[in-house]
Amino acid sequence: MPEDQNTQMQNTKYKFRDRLLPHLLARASHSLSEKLMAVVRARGLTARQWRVLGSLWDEDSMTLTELSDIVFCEQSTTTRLVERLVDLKLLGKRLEQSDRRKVHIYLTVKGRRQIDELVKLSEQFEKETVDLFGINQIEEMKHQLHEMIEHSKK
Amino acid sequence: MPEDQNTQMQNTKYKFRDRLLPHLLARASHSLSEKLMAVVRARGLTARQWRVLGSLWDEDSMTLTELSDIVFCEQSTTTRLVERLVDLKLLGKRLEQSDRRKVHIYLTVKGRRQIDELVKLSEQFEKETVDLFGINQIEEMKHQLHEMIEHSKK
DNA sequence: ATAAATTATATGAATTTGCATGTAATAGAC
DNA sequence: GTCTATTACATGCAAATTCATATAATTTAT
Repeated sequence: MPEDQNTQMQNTKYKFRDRLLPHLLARASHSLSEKLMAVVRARGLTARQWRVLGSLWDEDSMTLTELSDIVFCEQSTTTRLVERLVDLKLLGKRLEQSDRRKVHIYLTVKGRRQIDELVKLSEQFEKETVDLFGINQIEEMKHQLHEMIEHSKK
Repeated sequence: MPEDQNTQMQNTKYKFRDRLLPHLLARASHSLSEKLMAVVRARGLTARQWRVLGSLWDEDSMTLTELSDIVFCEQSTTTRLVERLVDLKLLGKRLEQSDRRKVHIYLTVKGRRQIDELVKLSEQFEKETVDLFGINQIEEMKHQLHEMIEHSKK
């Protein structure tokens, strides 16, 4: 019988913190966004604010609940997060006419101008990653990630 | 000249929020850990507390700074986060003798007992993911993630 | 049509977090 | 050895976040 170090190679290669996918994915996300985040901070925005603003970049509008799902935080947090960005005139609110419970949030012209540079920068960093690992590997990884997300919904 | 929808397939396949790797990785991490997190919460622990405790599972000890790097938060936050867990007797502190600035944090017996079930559960969820996607795909993804992390350090 | 259940958002209060800064221990320059 | 710089951690305080709950609009059941 072979040594433990052989049979358990997969388990002992990395410590707990870097062996489990959730931790590893979070770390990779953090590492890849570090440079951009420095700029985001320098623009006076928090990571979550940027995530909300960026997510609205190519959407007409989103409801608070939809936004909460995207930023991974409590709906009550999103309420106040958005409130702040509306005060700053970066976001606008509009009630849905057919269901007046829903509040639709959208990027204002000012908001769009404000994050234009950040959007371009993030696309640029993305391109660097793609260039480094190759379009095929990245696309395959993205595909797998989407599958993981889809599967977890069940 | 072909239509935009053809030449820009890669760019229009997903919206901004799900096209960029950092967002996508974070979402996948969140999705995969959702079930475990429900249990973590039910045990009265926050995501960060669990991340700290779990990371110490197979380490003798770590310094505050090392822990900060793992939970992706300010060192001052880690100080208080650990402080709380020391109060709960889940963690212990020990000064490094050769350099008395450094505080080494370790899991107490009580702490180890407390998260034993969570560690097993997380390993089980990990196994489910591996079974679903295949060991080869998962190992390749982990390898790529580690490469991304390494490369970002520069 | 009305009452009950559900959905979407808001708010109060306690906790957590981050930023700026402070303090103590060590390392480095001279 | 002394002075300065650096490293590791702690703390004050304002802002952000969460949990529990409230409110309002809509849907469902009867």
